[in-house]
Amino acid sequence: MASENSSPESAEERRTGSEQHLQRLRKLRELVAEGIDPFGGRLDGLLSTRVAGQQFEDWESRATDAAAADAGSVAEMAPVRLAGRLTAIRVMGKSIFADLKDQHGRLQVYVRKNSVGDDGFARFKSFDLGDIATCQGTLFRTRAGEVTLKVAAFDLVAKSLHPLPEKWHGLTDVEQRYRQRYLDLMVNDRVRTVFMQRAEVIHEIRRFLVERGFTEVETPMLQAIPGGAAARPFETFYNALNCPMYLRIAPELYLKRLLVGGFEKVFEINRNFRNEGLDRRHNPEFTMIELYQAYSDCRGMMELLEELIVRVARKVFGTLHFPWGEGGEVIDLTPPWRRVSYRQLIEQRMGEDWFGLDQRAMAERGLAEGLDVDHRMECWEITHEAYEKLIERSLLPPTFVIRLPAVLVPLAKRCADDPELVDVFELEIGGQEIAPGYSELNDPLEQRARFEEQARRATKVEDASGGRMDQDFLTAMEYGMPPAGGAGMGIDRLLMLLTGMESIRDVILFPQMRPENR
RNA sequence: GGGUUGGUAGCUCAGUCGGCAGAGCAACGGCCUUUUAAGCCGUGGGUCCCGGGUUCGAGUCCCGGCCAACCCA
Repeated sequence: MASENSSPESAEERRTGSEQHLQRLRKLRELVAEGIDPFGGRLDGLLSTRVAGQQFEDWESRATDAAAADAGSVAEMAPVRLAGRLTAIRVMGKSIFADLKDQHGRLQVYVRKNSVGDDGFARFKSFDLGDIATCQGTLFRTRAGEVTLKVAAFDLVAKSLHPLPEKWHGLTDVEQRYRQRYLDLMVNDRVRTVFMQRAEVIHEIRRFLVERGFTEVETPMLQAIPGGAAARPFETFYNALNCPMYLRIAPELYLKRLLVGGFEKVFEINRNFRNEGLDRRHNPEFTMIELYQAYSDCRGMMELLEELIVRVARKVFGTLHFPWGEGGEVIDLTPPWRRVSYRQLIEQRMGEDWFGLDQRAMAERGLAEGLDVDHRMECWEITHEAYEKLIERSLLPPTFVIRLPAVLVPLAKRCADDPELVDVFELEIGGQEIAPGYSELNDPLEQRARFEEQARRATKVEDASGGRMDQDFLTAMEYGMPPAGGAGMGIDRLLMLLTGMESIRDVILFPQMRPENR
């Protein structure tokens, strides 16, 4: 880059029409000309604004205690050094107040002309909003009562070449917030909090499972046969092997191979990819946890998940009550959670005689309820449509819906007392499916039959994922897989619930956007 | 995929019936040594999302397109 310095301004200046960008570029050149590095290096001995504020308050209370006890004066508080972005600058003649913001908070700094000298004062005055600076000095409390750093020395650490979004309204343009998330994070504190909570939630999930003897593993995201769910995969091509590959839609079939291999409690937290639409609830790549426990079952998974979510909510959010929706409703996660069968929910909503109806009568009742059903749909399809459109959304408090029809869930054990049903659950919270769980099928012969059945249906409805059977997975099962409980949970959905965000894009740092064609 | 709404200064937004492109913040210059959405005086800043059309004249009306949000499928 240095070799291109013959006329750096003209190249840069042609790239933009913004007056303020040009002004800042000019300032940058002036700094360089004065021998100041506008993009400095490592800083040692930094305190965060939060810790600095706490230390001052501790010191202050010791000082007042000492004064009250007339025990002499407390030694002056040692100078501290901070670094962060300047988010507000208030020049008042021969003194300047500025806000310095770092990851954990904000602290006001106070620069006086007769503490930093004429040159220093002019240098600070030339700072722009958005510049990153380091300040050193002692803390005091202003007349207005705000803990403030009285600056003795300071430095520019990184020059910012663009003006910051407006200080009062922040950045509200949704599109720009997602496309330039760094700006969103810079100016919208709530956004930063949500993503810090996201990190804590994932951390707590890991801790919880590791404490219970689970092993975290990583399985392929690049798969030759995408399995473990019904969804359209993203396709790609692996040149070295000269064959098509797919981004995984689920890790399930690999995690089960690990059960065969002798891992007894495994989990994986990572991305799945589904080549489907994009809306408030769906991002094509999303974070999922899947966990499997040998010799457990669906009920074991319910207990585990309930404990897990309650623990995460308490640890990260300090409550089990979460506001939900516009209507002022609150979701209460206090255990134990309701368990109710699919059949029972349907009968409550659609009529006690529902499962006695023939296909035609079901379709008619469905139409009367405003469902989009027709006379070609099979009974189970109409029933499930009713479940999804009429029932699921009303399940606000945590609810384990159990004993689902086998047609809906091809990879689970059947209920001992009813071969039409499978021993699984779907955990619904806030009207959304948060986590399914299973008594995993471990009979390789039945597994093969179900795959074949699924493949037949898939070719009918043009579902790419069901089209090919994973023979190696079946071979693995033929070596013997212990009976097991398994569950999966959409981390993004869980976070929407816990943070009150109504769009999945507000819990994913860089949600998928259509590229802008420039 | 369909419908609705939106895209104007760096940001947040006005812009009436088609008649010189506006405000607040931010920026620039001046005053101001405990301010905090600091204040006061002054100044500059526009591909009105893109492309066509109608018109003497288009940010505004019409057609097509791009991007986004919301609703529906």
